[in-house]
Amino acid sequence: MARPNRLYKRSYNNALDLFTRSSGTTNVSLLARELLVSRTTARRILESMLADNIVARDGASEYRPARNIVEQDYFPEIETLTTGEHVETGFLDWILKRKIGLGSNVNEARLAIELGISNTSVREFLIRLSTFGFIRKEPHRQWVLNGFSEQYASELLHTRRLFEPDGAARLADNNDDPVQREKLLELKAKHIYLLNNLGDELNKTPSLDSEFHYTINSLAGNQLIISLLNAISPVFHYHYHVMWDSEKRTGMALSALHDHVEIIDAIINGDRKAARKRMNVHLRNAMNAISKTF
Amino acid sequence: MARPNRLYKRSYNNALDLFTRSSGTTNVSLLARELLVSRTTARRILESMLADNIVARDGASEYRPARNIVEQDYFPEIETLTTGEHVETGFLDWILKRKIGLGSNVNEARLAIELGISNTSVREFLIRLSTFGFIRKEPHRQWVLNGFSEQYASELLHTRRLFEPDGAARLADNNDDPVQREKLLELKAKHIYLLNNLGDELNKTPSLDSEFHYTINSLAGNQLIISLLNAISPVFHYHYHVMWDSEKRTGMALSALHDHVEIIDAIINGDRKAARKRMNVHLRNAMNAISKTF
DNA sequence: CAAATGTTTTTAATGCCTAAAAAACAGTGT
DNA sequence: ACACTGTTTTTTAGGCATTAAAAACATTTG
Repeated sequence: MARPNRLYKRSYNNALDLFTRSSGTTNVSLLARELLVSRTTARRILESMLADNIVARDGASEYRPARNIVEQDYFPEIETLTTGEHVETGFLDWILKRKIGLGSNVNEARLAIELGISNTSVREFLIRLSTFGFIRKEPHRQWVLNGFSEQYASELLHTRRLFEPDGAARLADNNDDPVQREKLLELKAKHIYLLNNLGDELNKTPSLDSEFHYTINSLAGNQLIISLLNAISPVFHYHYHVMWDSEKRTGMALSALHDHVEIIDAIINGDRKAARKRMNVHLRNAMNAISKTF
Repeated sequence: MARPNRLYKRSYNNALDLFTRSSGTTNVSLLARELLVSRTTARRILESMLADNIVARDGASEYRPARNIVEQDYFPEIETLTTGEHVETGFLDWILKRKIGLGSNVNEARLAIELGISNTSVREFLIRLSTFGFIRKEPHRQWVLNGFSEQYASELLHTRRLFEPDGAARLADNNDDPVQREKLLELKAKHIYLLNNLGDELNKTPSLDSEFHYTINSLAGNQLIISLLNAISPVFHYHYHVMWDSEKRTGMALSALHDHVEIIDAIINGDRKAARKRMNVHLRNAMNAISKTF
């Protein structure tokens, strides 16, 4: 009937994490600041934790952890996703599972029911996807899954090659910035981890790929490219899943991740030339890979 | 309360136009085909026209015009716009009239009330605009008007310079295609007309500008650029109105329109080199003009 | 049998409403 | 003056309901 309290649930889980890590006391305002939510939400969290004996009151307005936190205290993750996140992953699973091919119709209401999300949210999502023609509709007619032509993919990669190598070079020049360095090291660590666990977690490659490019572009201030990549990211995921069989996928993931690590290293070492060049090569590889899928 | 019947009203008006032009008889199916709507809608139109004595029944299912059509028979145009069109123009007027500056908050509900449109529609529109950062929001927080940074504008124009001059050159190579030729001549005629009537119709420049670039890119198959331009078109209109005072505006319009005509001529004459070069210069001019507005 | 109409079913557009969450306001204690 | 809490008001998120319009189906008519 009404709006679900997803933020409350997600923040409740986050608060549990906080209490697990540190055992100091807190109060409503402090918690609100830590969780980046309003006091209204922070108060609800502390009140219900008090009822569940997770925290106890300490004087007038201080709260302290009262018992060990167990798995069951957490809300299930699915209840904490925004509808946006939910519909994005759900939609791709849906078209993949049902093998909805290019050119098929997509029914708003049915999709909403299957994903357990209201039709309004589904609609907003489809509208966003339609900006770039992945899906298209005429007024009063159904949505049609359009895919993404080779021409389109190549234009997109051309554009990226115009900006990203340059961005990487600029970051290399700026390699003494500590914030930037921190972020890049963190990013590199994620890559190393994934490379060591590629067998189990191959399917995390696309999102790490997005994260890599997002980070680079965001540090370099390439706003347009970020918008493009955001708008299109579900489409990439789609291509990744549909078009590539598992064997090729491993190979591509490996080489992409290695490219990323090399680029990060070049930036950290302040080698602008290498950074530019490796990014350029990386995008060219991507271009070749994609053009093979058409 | 419920969904408004805008399509019906628009189609009703279109049907009136049809009857004004030709006085033959028609029937539900034929009218549906002519208006590109379903028979359901066509039938509603003929039924209500019958009630208003605009048409009369001729035998079992033929309808013929029964009286002269007057101005009052038409539905007011505003009732025939889709909410999308309505909100797009309305929103820009709104921020311009109220002089909502960059960085101000935009209130969804209030905007909806002032435009006389439901909040859902307003939200969808804002989401679309936010794809490219014209307006931005954090979850659960207000919308903030972002405008459009210089960096962003320059990235956009860089991208266009990568594709549009090339597209123009390709069209020049293809200058014996009759369909293309036809379209370009039509486009040129519109430019000539506007150049001769710039005093009265200066404000038509932005939409002719859009049309010019849309036509070129569409003939050249530059899908990505078209998507970008579509997504951003309200932003351009905004800039045009806010940033330029009337005097400069005339100068800029003049030079832009002249550029366009030159490009069209080069294409029609099959002069690929000139087409490429002039498009390049045109976009460079645009870049300079825009960077002055920041 | 082709092309229309009439009827029924399905789907989309979009207004509206309610609870969640934020923001504003007002104290209160230190 | 500050940093907190409690309360009230405003705003957003998003589910839902209702009608417009399309599509499917069935029937009639020339």
